[in-house]
Amino acid sequence: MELRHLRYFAAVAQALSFTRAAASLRLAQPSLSKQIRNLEDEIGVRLFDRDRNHVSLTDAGTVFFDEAKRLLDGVEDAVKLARATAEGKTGKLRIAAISPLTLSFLPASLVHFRQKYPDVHVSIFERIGSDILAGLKEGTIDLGIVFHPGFRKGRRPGFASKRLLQCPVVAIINPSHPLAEKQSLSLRDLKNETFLPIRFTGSNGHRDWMESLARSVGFKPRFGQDTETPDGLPGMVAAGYGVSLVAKVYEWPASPAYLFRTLSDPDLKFELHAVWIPGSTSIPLNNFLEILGGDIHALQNRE
Amino acid sequence: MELRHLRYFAAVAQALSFTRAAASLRLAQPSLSKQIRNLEDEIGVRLFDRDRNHVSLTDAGTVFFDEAKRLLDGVEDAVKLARATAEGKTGKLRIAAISPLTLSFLPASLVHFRQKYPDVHVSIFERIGSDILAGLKEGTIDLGIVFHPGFRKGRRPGFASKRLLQCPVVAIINPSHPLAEKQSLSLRDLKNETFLPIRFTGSNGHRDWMESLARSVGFKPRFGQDTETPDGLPGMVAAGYGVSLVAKVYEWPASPAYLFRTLSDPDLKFELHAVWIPGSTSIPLNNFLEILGGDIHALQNRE
DNA sequence: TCAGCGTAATAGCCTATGGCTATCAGTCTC
DNA sequence: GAGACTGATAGCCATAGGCTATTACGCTGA
Repeated sequence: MELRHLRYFAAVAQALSFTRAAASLRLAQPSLSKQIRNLEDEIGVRLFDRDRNHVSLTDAGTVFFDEAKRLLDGVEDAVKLARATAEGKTGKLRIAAISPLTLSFLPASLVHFRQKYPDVHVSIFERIGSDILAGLKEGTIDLGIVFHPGFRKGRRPGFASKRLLQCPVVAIINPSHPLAEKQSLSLRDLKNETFLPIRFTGSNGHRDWMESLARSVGFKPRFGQDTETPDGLPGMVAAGYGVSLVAKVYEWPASPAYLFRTLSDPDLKFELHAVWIPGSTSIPLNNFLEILGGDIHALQNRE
Repeated sequence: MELRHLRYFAAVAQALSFTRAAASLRLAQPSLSKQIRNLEDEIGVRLFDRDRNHVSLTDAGTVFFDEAKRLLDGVEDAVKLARATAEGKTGKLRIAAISPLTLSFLPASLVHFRQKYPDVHVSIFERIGSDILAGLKEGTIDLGIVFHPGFRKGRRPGFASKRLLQCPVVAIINPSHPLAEKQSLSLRDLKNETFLPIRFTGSNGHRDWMESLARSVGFKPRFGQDTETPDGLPGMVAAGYGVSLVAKVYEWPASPAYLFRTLSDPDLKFELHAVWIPGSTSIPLNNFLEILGGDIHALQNRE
């Protein structure tokens, strides 16, 4: 059996006439009769009652007509779906970020993407850095957002990346703290301080980031109370619980209750990178990267 | 596009190899390659990534594979359904009875039918006699159960019928009623009595039947209170509300509280007929009639 | 490193079959 | 009863689906 049989059958069942159905199919009537007969022979069921001058569906023909219509529609839908998927108009895009906070740099691109590809299902996960790279490799993630890709220096093969953002790191300190007097502040100067992490939606991203920064200049930081929301952080500092580090782009409005000091360490930068597998066949990913490329200039201006 | 394309595509997607898929399809590999290429050209979408030595599905191919499997299964199901319908193993049988009570003669046949054709959906309606005949004509009913088909004498054309049952009519009367003394009771003797109809599930069938019996011997009966269930009737008679008529097969167990008297009118019979359109193409109907034919002897023995 | 196997693609032939025209055999209508 | 419908039948033709032979390229292993 072929779709042709279903198409022809449906046309006859619709028109209840071989002649008219043949005309609508742009087919000669005998060809149609033959195909219908072949179909009936193959499934072993009479689908039409044809008394010399009139055609009607048998019971079996009636149920088969319903099925045939559904199947023919299904074929059309399948083709449409495949085409939409090929154009990236449908499908899925799985983004994993090292911290929900870093997503604050993506909304513009996500909005652009959603406007252009409204039927692509975008899901966002939070993972630690190594899990993101592993997820990319095993194909469970399409795009990762990480602080400093491990391959920055060694250019780890098998990944592609694009720097979304680079900006200085600033410390938030209490104005009454002795360090507030210092003109130039380096990270090592904070070596004996208590660091306050943001624990946004349960993520340890901020804490891990501060720890890796501290380790890069040779000390292991002591951590204090965490805050649930980013906006709680200045208050904690003002209350004297400790200091904290954030990217300069996160700076809160100035206030007498806390101070921002850009750290003087020359190599200390907050960086945000998009990572993916180069040559990935995911069309939504490639479409997203294209949009991201256009948006990056705007992001860079926030440095 | 033809089903062939879907079948071939599914085979390749399954095997992820043109060679093996071709083997499983008992087809030469180049033929398969050509068909897949035709399919891709027609829908305008690359379904496979083939680097020289390995085959994998594209995103579009993956979604199309899902659809293709569903469609191919659907085709099989459609054929099975059509075959089952043609054999009467599925489909529907719509029975309309003049009163729910009359169905008490059908259960045996219905049970036999259900055992043999468990997937046929049997629906039972209640209609007045003329509506049953009209329903049969317009094809909304497959089989009718009526008291005395209007065509009994004239042999109304366009209908076929079979007598399911013929039995005497009995009156239920109160033992203290003067008529209880009479040796032989005819329907006309009850001309001035109050008749108690059963109004089972809201049906007027019993009342209509008594009225037509009375009219056939020349009087218009007066009706009294109705009872909701058949079993309420003897109690009503015992309480002196009136008399009633039932088929002899309905006789309740004997009791000092009420009397059964077979009416002496020679032509007065309770009859139950099955009616249908001869030559109907409904396979379930024909199967049911066949079963009914076998069961009728058992029914006749109840006269 | 290169031979050998295994992959899919290409080229070109052949025939099975889907489609055609011409015709027939009935029905219904006027 | 003539004519205009209907669908079925017969038989021809050409498209295209299938075949074999071959090519082009990777991977594997001695």
